Amino acid sequence: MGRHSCCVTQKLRKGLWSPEEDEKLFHYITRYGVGCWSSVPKLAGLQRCGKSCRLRWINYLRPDLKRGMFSQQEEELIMNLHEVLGNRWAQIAAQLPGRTDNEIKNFWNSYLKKKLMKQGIDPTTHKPLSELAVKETKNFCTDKASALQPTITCHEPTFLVNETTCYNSTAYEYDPNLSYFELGFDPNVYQSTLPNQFQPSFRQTQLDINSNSAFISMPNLTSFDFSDNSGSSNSSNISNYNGFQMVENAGVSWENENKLDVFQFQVNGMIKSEEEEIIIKQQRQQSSSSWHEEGVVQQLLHTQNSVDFSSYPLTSLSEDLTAENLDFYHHQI
DNA sequence: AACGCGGTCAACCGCCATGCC
DNA sequence: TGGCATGGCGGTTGACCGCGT
Repeated sequence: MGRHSCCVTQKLRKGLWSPEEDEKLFHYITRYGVGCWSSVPKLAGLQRCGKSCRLRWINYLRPDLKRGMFSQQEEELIMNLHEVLGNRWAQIAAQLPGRTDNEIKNFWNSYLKKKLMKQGIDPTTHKPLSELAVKETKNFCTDKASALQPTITCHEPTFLVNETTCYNSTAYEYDPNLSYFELGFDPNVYQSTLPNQFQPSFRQTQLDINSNSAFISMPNLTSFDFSDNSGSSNSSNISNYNGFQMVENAGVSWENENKLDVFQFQVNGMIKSEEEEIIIKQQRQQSSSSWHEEGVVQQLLHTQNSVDFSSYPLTSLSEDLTAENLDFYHHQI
């Protein structure tokens, strides 16, 4: 097997993706889904090969990516899985929702591998290294390198999703006229640390892909349909508090790549049945310590500010997150 | 301030597997 | 059944960045 024909084709762009290209790809995939990757660039108006588009979507654009630092649990899981599976990154990634094989591979090579070597463990066999090897390893791994927890930069898609139509059935729709650049966002550091004048306006919505949650400023809508045409997914509503809405733990499973399935969907104040509520409360009590870490509630983007719920008492989040409380939190910022 | 070095990560390369004709 | 197109995967590369000198 030689190269793919798409790679041989002349005049195709290579290298880093521009925000405009991201917009085009995101727009196309969310609207039409993934059929044949080789036809995607042509239909989406991109001067890229299909393979490049696929990679860009999988590793960067798809909305269910977790991003950010790996948690201790994830780190341990990767270690354990690697011991069993070796460098089968795709299989390892399958056990870590929201993480890509590329991301895990990079994390392994840049951090975990060195950490194991420093501990005198052969990263390939996960067996103790010989004394000589340990000595060599210690010489190889400087204190600086091995003690380093990798700093992971969150590169976010450099465009915004139009809230009125995103998550619309099989696809999102987005407004290509809105971009972080136009809004004053540095796409590399766009998080809520930006000055107020550079925060998005009220009507703009951010897909919070740092977590499995989406917080959506949307004063006019009262419900949200997450279902796709396959009929296999759930449909849910969004709660509405004082002019903004939030979806909690709304994640998107892309197992079939072009299907938009919502998993573990919960909505504050709109839990459908008492039974569900009990189950959810039990789950929260069991995992309250990792609640935030799992990305369930990380960020609320509203008006011109964001709320970090990491300081909010998590176990009582469901009960206490009333409109009044949210109002209170907004007044705090 | 300029330079070099090392680390990180997005993207590419090349191979393999699979499905279709 | 063989050839081709395509998707998937792991290894590798190179641009970029931060830090130290």
